[in-house]
Amino acid sequence: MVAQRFSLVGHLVASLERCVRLSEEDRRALEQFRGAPVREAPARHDLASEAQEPAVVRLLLEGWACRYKDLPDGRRQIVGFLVPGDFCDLNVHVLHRMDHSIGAITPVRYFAIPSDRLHALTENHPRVAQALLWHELVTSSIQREWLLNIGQRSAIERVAHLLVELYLRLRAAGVTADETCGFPLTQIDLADATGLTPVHINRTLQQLRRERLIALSHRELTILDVARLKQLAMFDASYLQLDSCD
Amino acid sequence: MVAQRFSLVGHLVASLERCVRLSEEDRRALEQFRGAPVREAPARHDLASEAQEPAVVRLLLEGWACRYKDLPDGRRQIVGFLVPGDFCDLNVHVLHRMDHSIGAITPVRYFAIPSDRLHALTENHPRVAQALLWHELVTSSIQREWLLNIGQRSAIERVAHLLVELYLRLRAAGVTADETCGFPLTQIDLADATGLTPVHINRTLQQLRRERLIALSHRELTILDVARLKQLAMFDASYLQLDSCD
DNA sequence: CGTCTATTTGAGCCCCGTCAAAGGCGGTGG
DNA sequence: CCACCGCCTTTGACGGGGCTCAAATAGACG
Repeated sequence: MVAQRFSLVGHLVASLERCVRLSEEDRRALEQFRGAPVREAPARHDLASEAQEPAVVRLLLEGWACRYKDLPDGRRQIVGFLVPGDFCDLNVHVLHRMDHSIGAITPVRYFAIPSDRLHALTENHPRVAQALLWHELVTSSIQREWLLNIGQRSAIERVAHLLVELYLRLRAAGVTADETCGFPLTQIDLADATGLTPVHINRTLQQLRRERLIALSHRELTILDVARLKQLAMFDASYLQLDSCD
Repeated sequence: MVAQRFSLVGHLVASLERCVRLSEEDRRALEQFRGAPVREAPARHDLASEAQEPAVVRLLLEGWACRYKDLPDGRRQIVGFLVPGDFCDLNVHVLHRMDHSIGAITPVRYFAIPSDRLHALTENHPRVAQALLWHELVTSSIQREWLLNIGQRSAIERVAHLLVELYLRLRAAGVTADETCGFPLTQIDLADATGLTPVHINRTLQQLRRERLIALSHRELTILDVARLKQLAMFDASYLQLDSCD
């Protein structure tokens, strides 16, 4: 039990250290979050962030979630996916309005860190603040690439690009085996993320299968030819900042 | 001359105070940037940010610019517009790679603040740090709305939404008169920003004119019916965070 | 007044959306 | 173990919103 709690802070440290190396003292300070709870949410439910007791910063431990925005008439756009190791709501202390929702794709487990205490800690631990800012900036960079993706690429390029991005992020999170990874998104999710219709997503996936670029079934994705898929998508990984540590 | 320099720091303070009120001491510390230069760039030129001598944070003083990303084959997506009072490159110190370019739409004048000194200042002035973070988060929020816009809205809704956003931002920047504002974007710019073709932008603008929602000619835009235009675009201004000061 | 760029217009077509129905797959309960 | 149910995936036919190609017109600037 204690061991498990300890490993949760370990998750936190690991996520923060994706960009900066923390000092021993930073790590000791983060130990105060040992007692923070691990929460769960079922698939397809919102991680309601509004009007919730003391605001928390969530660190996703298991499962997939997404950020999304709705239009009054029901149209929905997924504006980002969240995989294990990603933070939600880093902005909750600065921006008062939540401009989007966060929904669980699969059942999720997340570490709920009181955001006031986390932000208080950053006052004396600038490297922690920088790590949190870095995560926010990477999210922003991914959003820009999505704008390019949805605005300019064709359907097949768009889907290919999204699949490569998710595969690389999952690989960085350490949850892939060879070129295969769990892939819980439905074709409806892919449609909402790419601005296409589910029907057209279906035909596009079949085209990618026919060309032996991917295998996707039973919630499992295999990239059969990374190089060709990247080429088709005109994929340039630099926006993911996957190796930018200093 | 000195008076002019002083007013430049005034611009900086004003932009920072769009979200938090700075202390007298914060303002005094910002006085160190009095000597920072005002730079100019001609229309349609990049504000090249890479490989440039000491990195700077730019505060746009006059003119319009845009963030954009290119595809190898020449397709271009504008991922955001910058109007007077906006910062460019706040992330330059955290993310080492620049994942996008910044181009001047009109001739621009900007205040070039040495980013190392600005970031050093934030160590002792958390409210300045928070103000910079706030600007970055608003940019991110706008990007999410653009994803919704491009991914889900029809051509006419998309253009209407963009026009309302720009009008409101310009009004907040204090550069509108009644419902009219200078509007230097070409139809090609609008196309690159919305993911449509210039030809279709043209037809869409004509439709908006025909319905007496806007007047647009000679680089001047008038919103003839804000309420109906917002309704058409399903516009909800909260993502702009225009009145969120604490 | 000439040149260059931006805007406008027209005709044709294609990518992707829409509508509808069938088929597969996992879960649940009898 | 099977039957049923709900959701997801797949397939087909058709239609349309927006793209392409091409050319004419209008403004801006020297």
